[in-house]
Amino acid sequence: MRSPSELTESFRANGLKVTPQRQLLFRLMHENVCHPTADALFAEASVQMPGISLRTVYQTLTDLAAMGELRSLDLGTGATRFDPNTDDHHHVVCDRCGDVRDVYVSGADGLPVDGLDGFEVREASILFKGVCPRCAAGHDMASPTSTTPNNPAKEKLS
Amino acid sequence: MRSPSELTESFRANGLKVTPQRQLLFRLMHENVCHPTADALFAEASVQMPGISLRTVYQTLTDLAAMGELRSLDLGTGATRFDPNTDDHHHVVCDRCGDVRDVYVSGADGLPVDGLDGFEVREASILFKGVCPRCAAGHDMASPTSTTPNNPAKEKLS
DNA sequence: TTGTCAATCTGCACGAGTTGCGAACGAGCA
DNA sequence: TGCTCGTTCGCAACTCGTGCAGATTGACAA
Repeated sequence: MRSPSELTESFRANGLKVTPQRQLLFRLMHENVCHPTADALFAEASVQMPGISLRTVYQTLTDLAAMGELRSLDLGTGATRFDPNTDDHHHVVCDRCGDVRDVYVSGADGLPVDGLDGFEVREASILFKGVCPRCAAGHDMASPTSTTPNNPAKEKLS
Repeated sequence: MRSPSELTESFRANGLKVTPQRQLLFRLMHENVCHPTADALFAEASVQMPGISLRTVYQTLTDLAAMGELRSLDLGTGATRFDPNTDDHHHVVCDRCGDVRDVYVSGADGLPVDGLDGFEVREASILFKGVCPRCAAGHDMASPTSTTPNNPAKEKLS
């Protein structure tokens, strides 16, 4: 997503008002790299602006997503997550702590897909699930030498 | 998933009781090919067994998923869907009607994935989103000749 | 600077989906 | 048949997200 000042300009240009609540959320999302939920962002925002409403956080995130400034993600972790990274990328989520990271899969274009018969595909997303290094080190000590079975740069897909 | 009689044996072998409710759900899921939600299955079940509880449907589906007899899917359509097909496959979902179909992607193994650094991947799923042929024909008449822009067998991934 | 007005914020209520709990029921076994 | 413990059922509660209405306030013109 673009910088807070660029977003401010963009909002004004679109006839939207720039409120302190929105500016705070612009900043928080712009600095953010961990795919927060609306609730997590609300908690962060509340520290800097006590009294801000969760409703406002939802509203602003929805607006930003509609403008294409961020992506809303349903990764099956319960709540929708918001990603300021609008590049063409995919995600890996930790089954234990819910941590989410961006991953980049190259060469996926043009793979043969069977069963689409007639479906007009507009979007394809790849979701990896597994255990993050921190959780693997902290809890899964059964196989400490095999937490990364494959070359990270050549991880097996599916 | 396996046949109702095989599931019955399997449940008994695992010390689980085989109730009429479970047998009904075994049958309904075994016949099913359309990834029903718990609520949809509850509706089907209620026809054949009025009085069955939604709670029981959830419980049985959860049990079957835990036993690996079916997969629970969060496709971002609101409710969890249950898939009796436990083959290695992926899904395409219609943005408009929510219809879900199985698709098979070959050659995805071994694609280079960047950014996993240390993540122990246990599962990778590909989700295609788009418009099904029926919705494309019924509502999206703007481009009637382009409902299938690419060769279905060579659909672009991402 | 002041006034106006519509957009925005807030708090609350509500709906969908799902799960926890406890009492009643019933499958399986001796 | 009778016992036992897993299962079912109904309800309450919970989470996530959205609709609504009144209060507030940003943006702009006078």
